[in-house]
Amino acid sequence: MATTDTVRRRLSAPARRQRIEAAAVEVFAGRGYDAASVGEIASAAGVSRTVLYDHFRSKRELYLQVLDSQNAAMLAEVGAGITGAGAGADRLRATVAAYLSFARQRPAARRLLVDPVPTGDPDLDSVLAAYRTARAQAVTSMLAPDLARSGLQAGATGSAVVVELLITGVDGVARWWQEHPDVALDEVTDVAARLLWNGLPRLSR
Amino acid sequence: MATTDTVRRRLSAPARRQRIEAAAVEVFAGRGYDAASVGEIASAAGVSRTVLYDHFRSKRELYLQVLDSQNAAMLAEVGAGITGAGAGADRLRATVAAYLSFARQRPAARRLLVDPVPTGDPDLDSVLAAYRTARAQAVTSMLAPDLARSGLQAGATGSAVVVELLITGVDGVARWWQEHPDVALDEVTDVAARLLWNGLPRLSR
DNA sequence: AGATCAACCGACAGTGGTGTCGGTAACTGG
DNA sequence: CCAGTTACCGACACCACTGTCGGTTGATCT
Repeated sequence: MATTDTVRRRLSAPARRQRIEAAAVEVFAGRGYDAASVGEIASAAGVSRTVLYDHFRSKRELYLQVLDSQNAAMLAEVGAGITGAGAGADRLRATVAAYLSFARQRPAARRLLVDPVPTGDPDLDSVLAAYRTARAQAVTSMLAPDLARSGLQAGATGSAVVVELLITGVDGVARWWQEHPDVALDEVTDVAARLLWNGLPRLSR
Repeated sequence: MATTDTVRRRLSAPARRQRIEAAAVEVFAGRGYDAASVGEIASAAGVSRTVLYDHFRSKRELYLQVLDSQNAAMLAEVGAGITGAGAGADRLRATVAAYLSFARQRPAARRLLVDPVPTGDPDLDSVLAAYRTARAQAVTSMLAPDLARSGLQAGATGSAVVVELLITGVDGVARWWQEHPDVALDEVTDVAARLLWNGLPRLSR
C-alpha cells in the first residue's frame, strides 16, 4: 500500500493557527504555563512541534495570544449579562448565570483567566492582573447604585471587599458546579445570586 | 584574612530540615510545584542543593511534607475559630477573622493550600483535593443549624453551593486584603461576615 | 587531644525542555 | 501539467533541572 489510512492533510495557515490555539488553551489550563510543554500542545493540535514555531514566535507569545483571545471571548459572553437590561437583583442574577454558563462551556478558559497561577514572569503576571482589575471594575460599576444604597461609596474599601467576595465566590461556585454537572443552572444561580443580593443591605456600620 | 565575614555554621539535622521546609513553603507558593526548582529552594535555605537530598528523598516528598505541616498549621489556627464559642453570626465572624489573620500572617501557606494549581501528578492533586473537601465539610457542619433554618438540608445541593461560595469568597477577600495591608482587619471582617450572614436567610425557593 | 559521626558540598550522568535549520512534499495558479 | 509557494517535519544544539556518589570538614563525646 502506498498510503496509510490517515491521509496527510494540509491546512491553511489560519486554520492551523486556530487549531494550535485551541490545543494550547487546554494544555495551558490543564498544566499551567510553566509545566505545559510546546511538544504537548503541538501533538494535541495534531502537528509536529516545529510547525508551532512556524506560526508563533515562542511559547510565551502563544500564551499571550491565547490569553488575549480567551479574555475577549469571556468579556463578550459575560459582559453582555452585565450591561444587559434590568436593574438590581435581576442584573446581578443575569451576570451570575452568564458567568456560570461560560465557565461550564469553556472550563479551560475560566482556569486560564481567573485561577491565580504565578508564572514568575512579571510581564505575564501583569497581563493577568490587568484582566482581574478590569473585571473588578466592571462589577463595581454594575453594583455601584446598590452599594450606595447600602451606604458604601464607590471608592470605599467596603465596596472593594464586597466586589472581591462576589467575584471569587461566584467563581468558586462555578468550579463546584463543574464537578457536579447534574445540578441545574437555575438552582445554582438562584442560591448564589440570592445569597449575595440579600446580603447587600445593611453593610456599613 | 583567613575567613569570610559569614562564618560557616553547621546546624543540627532537625534545624536544617526546618529551614529547608520554610524555604520550600515560600518557593513552592511563589512558583508552583512544577516551576519551583530544588536548587532555588536549597539556596533560599542557605545550603547546597545536595544537602536537601540528605534530608528529603525527593522534591516530591519535600512537597508532601510541606503540604502536610502547613495544612496542620492552618487547621490549628482556623479550626479553633470554627469550634470556638458562640453560635450563628458570632461564630461565622470569628471564623472569617481567623482565616483572614492566618492568610495575612502566612500568605505562602494560604497559596499552597487553597490556590488551585494542577501539578499533573494525580497523587499530589488528590492530596490537595482531600484538604479541600475536609475544609468544606468543616464549614458545612459549622453552618448546619443556620442552613437548616434557611430551609436547606445538610446534604442538599444548596448547602454545598453556599459553603463553596463562602469559602472561596472569603479566600478572595483574603487575597485582596493582602494587597491592601493598610485596611484594618475589623473592617474587612465586618463587611465579609455581614454580607454572608445577612444573605443566609430565605435561600430556598 | 583524638576519634567518630554526620552535615555539607563539587562534580557527574541522565532526562526533558525550548528554539533553529535545512529539506520534503502538498496544495495552487498559470 | 509544470513551477512556485509554503505547510510541514527530522535532526540538532543548547540549557535547566533532578537525583547520585565520593570526599571533606565542623561538631561532639570521651
